[in-house]
Amino acid sequence: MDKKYRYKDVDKKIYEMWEKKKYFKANPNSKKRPFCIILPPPNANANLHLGHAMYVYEDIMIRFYKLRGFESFWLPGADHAGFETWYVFEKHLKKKGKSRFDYKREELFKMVWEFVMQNKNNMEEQLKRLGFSLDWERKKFTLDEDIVQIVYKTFKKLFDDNLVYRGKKLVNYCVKCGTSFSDLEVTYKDVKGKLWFILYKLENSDKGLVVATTRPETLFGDVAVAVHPDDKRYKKFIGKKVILPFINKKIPVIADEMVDMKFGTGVVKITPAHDSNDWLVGERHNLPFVQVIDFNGKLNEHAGEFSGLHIKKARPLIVQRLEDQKLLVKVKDYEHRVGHCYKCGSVIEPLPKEQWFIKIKPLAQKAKDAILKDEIEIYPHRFKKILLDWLDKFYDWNISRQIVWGMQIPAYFCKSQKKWFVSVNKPSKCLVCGKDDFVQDTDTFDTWFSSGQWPFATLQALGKEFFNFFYPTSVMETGYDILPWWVARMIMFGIYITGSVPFKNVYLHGLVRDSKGQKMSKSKGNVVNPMDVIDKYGADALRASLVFETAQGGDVVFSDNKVRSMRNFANKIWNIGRFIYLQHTLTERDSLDKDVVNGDKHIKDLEKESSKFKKRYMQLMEKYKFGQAFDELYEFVWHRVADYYIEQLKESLRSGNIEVLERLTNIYFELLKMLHPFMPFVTEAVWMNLNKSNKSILETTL
RNA sequence: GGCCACUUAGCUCAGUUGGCUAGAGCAUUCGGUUUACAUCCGAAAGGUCGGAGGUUCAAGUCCUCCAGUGGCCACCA
Repeated sequence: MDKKYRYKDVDKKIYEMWEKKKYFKANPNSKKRPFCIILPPPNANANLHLGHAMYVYEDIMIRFYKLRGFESFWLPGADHAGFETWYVFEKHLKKKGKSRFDYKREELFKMVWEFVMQNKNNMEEQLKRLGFSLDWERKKFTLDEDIVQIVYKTFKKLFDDNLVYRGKKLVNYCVKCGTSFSDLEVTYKDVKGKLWFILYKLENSDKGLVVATTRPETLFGDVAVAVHPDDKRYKKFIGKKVILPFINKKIPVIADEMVDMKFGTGVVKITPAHDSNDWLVGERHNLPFVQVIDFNGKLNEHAGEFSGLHIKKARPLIVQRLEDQKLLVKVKDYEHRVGHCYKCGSVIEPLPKEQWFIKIKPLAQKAKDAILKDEIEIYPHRFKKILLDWLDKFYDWNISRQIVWGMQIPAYFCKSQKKWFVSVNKPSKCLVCGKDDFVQDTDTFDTWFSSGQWPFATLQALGKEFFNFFYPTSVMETGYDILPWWVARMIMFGIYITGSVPFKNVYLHGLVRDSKGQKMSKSKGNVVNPMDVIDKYGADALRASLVFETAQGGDVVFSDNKVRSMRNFANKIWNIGRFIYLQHTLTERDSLDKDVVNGDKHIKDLEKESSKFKKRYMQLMEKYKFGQAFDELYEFVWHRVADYYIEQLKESLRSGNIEVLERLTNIYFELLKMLHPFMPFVTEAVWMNLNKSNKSILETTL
């Protein structure tokens, strides 16, 4: 055995050996108890980052339960990541001086497909370098035909059950990205803006009502002004009409309780087409809605002389003209929160658009019931409440996206009857009128609509025996940041389609931060490429550094220093093995009386302490306290076993006490098994060196 | 504004249903060693357990209040 562990020479060979011997290949007909994790499918549009390396927690569980005699199954996959990928792809197009408008839909789709396949292969190789014991023969991609079929079936069922509907509502629209989003994709930011006080004159009068607004450019879409019914200042104006500046349109003064008498002037302009609160007021008062901003962010024909102007340019002009006409009464600095596109950062426009919406409430209720009945355990426990809060806050979910990349929605419009129908397979004739005068919706699904079905979709796609044996899966392990996007939706869809929760446990890991506790981001320049770390210190060191000194679900403090000390630990493990190995090869021994050096006593103490420690380790592992289990393992292996016991036993070993050596070897094997989930390569390497049977550590049990 | 979590040694964390002088690793300082060891080993130092009050024979641990940190959500023209 070498003096040190040469990971660069052996890790790859070890992984290939594991794969060749099919240790990661799950058997759905096994007599063992199942243990299944579905890998959160990484986006197939970029290389892995440290966040992906956090899936090491899944590998720890998969390997641990495998050693415990379970039939472990870790299913790999990749996500087409609809809009995320689309965004990256459009940037690439832009670099080449092209845009999406230069291609036909089919061409675009094909181009993205090729782009994604390349990245997907790359990503899979990287997951292997991390040592992840994924069952590659069972990998799935969200755009695999069988997966798409299952997702389409879900949509059809939702449609038939009246849980999805086509509706024209205000949607979150990003005019730059050219698509609508769900409520979750909008991030609110504090914006320093202005509050403009504008005079709306009464009919045949120079006097009028002053409205306060942050968005003067929407005034063309005003259909009323509202005051509070109890507001004494304005009671007499209710029912009268005021005149919109520029276009001289008469709109009524109405009374509505949503108006806050204390805010601004107590008079609100009502623009149902561009504000969600106003939309509600419009519905209550049966007002028309007038869209004045189009999907390119420009004012349309309702804006009179300003039509065709982008709203950003129009606003100052409009304010100026109001001032000219002495209709601008006052301007006040005002800080408020404005929704922005989570991806490009543009201001999100609420625009009226016909889209597909899922009625969330009935689905969310069942998810809540399941969680309250503890059908799903969540680690750390504090996220249980957060998840329940989320389920309460979900409103109808807009799943239509105006992009090409993704699953085209299997909804068709009958032109003659003006009616929508849904069909899983492309229909040859209209299911409404029987003719062929129909078109498919050009929109695609929100990515989360398909990934929300991932646990049952993958297992169903693999076949009945997989679904029956492994569903519900054992653990869903993912970052806490996608709790509402993904976890909540998987629970809802899982219950809706299969009647059962999709997983029995949820383990949420934290964020990887740098040594100063800062989030890693490109702009801060503190991003670490996991592959570089592996090159430098080995995969085991990287893996261990993401677990060591980390509380359950806590953020990981990542530093070069920590990886280095984990590399040293790997070497320590190796060298204990080397020491034992050398003792076994020792041919000449002194003939010291073993009783003189207390070998028997020390080895007995060590055995006692080891079995006590193993119990402790098991408890921690079963309670999902992986960081702590590893911390204590580190301390025990290094500072108790190596520093203390082996030092005590040295004389006895040198004297030729074979029994002590055998007993020490057995204890070391136990330690290797406990270490293996965390540091699979070095433990396997040393195991193969020491174990004469030449069998993998994966063939043993813990 | 609402909700949640956290606050124990310089750093990262343990501390089980309240019970003997509060623990570990890393970092620090000192000493030793060339050993199985990309060095390693030993020792030391380091905490009024965020603050205040309460329950109790006994509180880092339970309760109340306060402060600070972090997170999530909402939001009003």
